[in-house]
Formats: sequence, structure tokens, C-alpha cells
Amino acid sequence: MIILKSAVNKVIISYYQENGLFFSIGISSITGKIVKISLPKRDETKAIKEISEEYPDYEISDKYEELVKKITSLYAGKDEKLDLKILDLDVFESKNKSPDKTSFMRDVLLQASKIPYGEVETYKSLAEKLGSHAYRAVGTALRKNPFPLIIPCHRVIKSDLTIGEYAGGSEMKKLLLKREGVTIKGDKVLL
DNA sequence: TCGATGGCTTGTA
DNA sequence: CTACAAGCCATCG
Repeated sequence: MIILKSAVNKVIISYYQENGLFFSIGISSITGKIVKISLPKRDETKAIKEISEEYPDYEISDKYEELVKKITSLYAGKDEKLDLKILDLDVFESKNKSPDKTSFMRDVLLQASKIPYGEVETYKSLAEKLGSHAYRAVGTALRKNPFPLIIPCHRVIKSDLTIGEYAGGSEMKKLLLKREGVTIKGDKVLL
């Protein structure tokens, strides 16, 4: 059973500003779970647009302001514990055509969610933990992570220990890792 | 259906 | 150290 999310699933967008950066989250009005998080933007329009483009049926509300504040504290480098249960992991299923197969993207993100605060893992080793050699596809999956910061895709780096790419730019990735206490020299992580 | 495209990796020069 | 090619594989148009 596939639910047409844009037609049925109205999304509540809450946003919050901190130090001139705007954070936003989209919450399904049906499940009450997060469907998407935006990385910080310079203005609120962009922060909201990132979510509304994917979920055109939306309304803005301060209902989840407290939750957005927690996201900002994740960005600030705090080890804020958030339960994965607040994430609407079904957002992957609609894009996955064969329901009998487990979603590769889902597996990648769940595996990434296990990387502890202050630690890193390579795309390669993450793939191998899934019994796969799709190193590159791991990157593509993480690039589309709807829950950055909560699912810490910024902790996934290249095999040569260089930073690698990031949806918010590699500088942001570097910044996030440093705030968690990871030592970085140049563009390389020191273990 | 099929080619193009990546948050990659390894080998070679 | 850098540069480039080839291999890789899920996803997207």
C-alpha cells in the first residue's frame, strides 16, 4: 500500500533561528514524526523552502519549536540524544519499488546512526558492515539523508581519512566533526 | 529500459 | 605528494 504523501500527508514546518542561522524541520501531521530536516540556512525563506519543495502541502507552525532547538544544539556540537523513533523512516519506502527488498538507503542510514559521537567511520567500512561493496552508493545514499545531524552522516569519511563531501559543504562537515572533538589536520582526520 | 551520475576506492605513473 | 583511469553499484531521468 503506497500513500501519496504530497496529497494526503500534510507537513507541519517549524523553524528556529540561532546566531543568524535558520533551522527547520518538517513533521508529518499524520504520524507526528519528522519527515525532513534542513541544514542551517542564511535566511528563513531558504530553510522553509528546502522542506516545502519536497512537501508542497504544508503549513508553518511553532508547534515543534522545542524540537528544532534540539537540532540547533546538535549543530552546536552537543551530544544531544534523540530517539530514532521520532523519524519517519517510511519516507524511503515510497521511492523503493520492490517492497520485498530491503531499502538500501534505509540500511545505510540506520548503520550510520550507530556511529558514536566523536567517532568516524569510512564509506567503505560502512558498506562492508552491510555486506556490500557499494562504497560509492553509500555516499549517494548519505547525500540524500533527510535527517542530517540526527543521523550523523557527517561522521562518515573517506578511506584515506580525508573529509569527503557533505550536503552542507565539506567545511560544515569539518566544523561539525571538530565540535565533537575529532582532530583534523588539513582536510584529514587523525585517529 | 538504459545510460548518466555521484558525499567512493584502488592502482598506476 | 598529485593526477588520472578504471571499477563499482544504487538511483534518477
